[in-house]
Amino acid sequence: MTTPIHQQLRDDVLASVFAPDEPLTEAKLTARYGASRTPVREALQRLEQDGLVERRGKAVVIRTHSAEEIIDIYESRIILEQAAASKAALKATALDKSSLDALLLKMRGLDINDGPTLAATNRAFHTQLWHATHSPSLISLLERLDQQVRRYTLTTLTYPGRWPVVLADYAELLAAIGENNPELAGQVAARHMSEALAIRLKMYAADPTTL
Amino acid sequence: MTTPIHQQLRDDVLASVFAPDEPLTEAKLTARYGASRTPVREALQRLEQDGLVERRGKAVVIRTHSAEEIIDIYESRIILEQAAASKAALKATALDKSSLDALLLKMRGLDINDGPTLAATNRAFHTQLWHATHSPSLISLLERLDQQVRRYTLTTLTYPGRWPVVLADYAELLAAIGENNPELAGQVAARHMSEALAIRLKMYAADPTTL
DNA sequence: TTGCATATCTATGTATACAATCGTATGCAG
DNA sequence: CTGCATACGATTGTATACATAGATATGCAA
Repeated sequence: MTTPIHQQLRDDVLASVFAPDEPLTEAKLTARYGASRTPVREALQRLEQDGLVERRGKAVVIRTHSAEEIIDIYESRIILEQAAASKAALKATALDKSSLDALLLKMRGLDINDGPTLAATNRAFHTQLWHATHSPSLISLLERLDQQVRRYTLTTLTYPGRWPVVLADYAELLAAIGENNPELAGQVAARHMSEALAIRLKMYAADPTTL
Repeated sequence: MTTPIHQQLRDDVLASVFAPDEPLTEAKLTARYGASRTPVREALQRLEQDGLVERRGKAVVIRTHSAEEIIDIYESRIILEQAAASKAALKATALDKSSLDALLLKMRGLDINDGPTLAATNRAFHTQLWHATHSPSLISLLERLDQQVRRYTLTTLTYPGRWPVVLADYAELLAAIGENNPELAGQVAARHMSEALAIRLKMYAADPTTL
C-alpha cells in the first residue's frame, strides 16, 4: 500500500533532505510533492510508525536518536543478524548462495574510497542475506531496524583497514552458509556486527558530534 | 499518535470481532465507531502496517497466517525472548525484579483452568520482562511479533501438565535474572519458548483446524 | 517595563464532496 | 450454454472546506 508520495518522502528523509529541527508541515509537503494534504498525512503517519519522524507537540519533525538509542538498536541488530545468518545456513537455496557469491565478488572490485557505493553494496549484501533466510518475520524486523538508523551514514566501512576485514568476514560467512553450518554462520555474523559496533563506538568517542 | 478509534478498532480486531473474510469497508467502520472516513482510514492504515489486516485487492480484511507463518514468527520470537532475558539479567533494576516476583506470585495463585486469565497474566509477565531490558528496540520488536499472533489464542498454557512447568521455568528465569546471569537467563527463556512451540506443533498436528 | 489577559493567526483534526477504479452483473453473440 | 464486452454500482483515493486547538503577538494595567 506504499503510495508514490510515501516513497518520495521516505527517500528524502533517509537522504537527510530535511533538518532535524525543521517542522515538516503538511502545507510545505503538499507544495513540495504536488499532492493534497490527505496523502501527505498518510505518508507522514507511515513514517512516524516506521520511527523515521516523530511528533513534537503538534509538529512532525525528523526523528533523531541519542547515542544510547543507536547503540541499543545496533545491539538488537547484532542479535537478529546472528539469527539470520544461522537460518540462512539452514534455508538458503542454491540461487541464494550464488547471488551472495556474486555480490561478494562485486564488492571485491569496488573502489575502497567510494564510501556511498561501498555502503550501498554492503546493504545489498545484507538484504540478500536476510532474504536467504526465507523468514518473513526476520526480514521485516531487520528492515525495520536498518531503516531507523540508515540516516546515520557514519558507516564503519571506510574506517582504516576495515574493508578487507569485512570482505574476509563475508567470505567466511558464505563458506559457513555454503556448508550449511548454522552455528558457525551465526558466530561469524555476530562477531562481524560486534566489531562494527565497536568501531562505531570508537569513532563516536573520538568525535561525538559525528554520529 | 494513537487515536481513540485506532485503539477501539485494534482491540476489536485482536478480540476477533471480525471474521477473516469479512471486508472491513470504511463505510461499515464509520457507522460502527461514529467517526468519519478520515480517522477510520488512518486507523486501518496503522493496523495494516502492524500486520493485523491486509489489503486483498481493494478491500481490507483481517490478516490470517498460515501454520508456516505462525511458526516462523514464533521462531523469531524465541530468538528475541532469549535476547531479552539475557539483557534483563544485565539491566533489570530492583524494581523490575520485584515486579516480576510479584507477578509470578500472583500466577501461582491462579485457577489452572481459567485460560483467559492465565493468558492475560502470562502476557503481563512477558511484557514486564521485556521492559526490564530497558531496551526500546527489543521491546518494540517483541510487541510487534506478539501482536501479530495474539489472535491465535490457542495458548499452550492449558495443555495438560504445562502450567506447573511454566511456573517452574519462570522461577528459574527470575533466579537467573536475580543473580545477574545473562547466559543462564537466556538459556532458560529459549528452552521455555522452544517447549511452548513444540507443544503448539503437537496440538496442531493433532488437530490442524485449531490454530 | 513586566505581567497577564485576550485576540489572532497558523497548523492540524475532521467531515464531506468529488474522482477514479475495481469488481460484478448483464446482455449479446457465437 | 459459454465467452466476452460493456455498463453499472460500490468502494476506495484525493481534494477541499470547515472546526479546533495551540502558539504567538498585542494591548492594557500595575
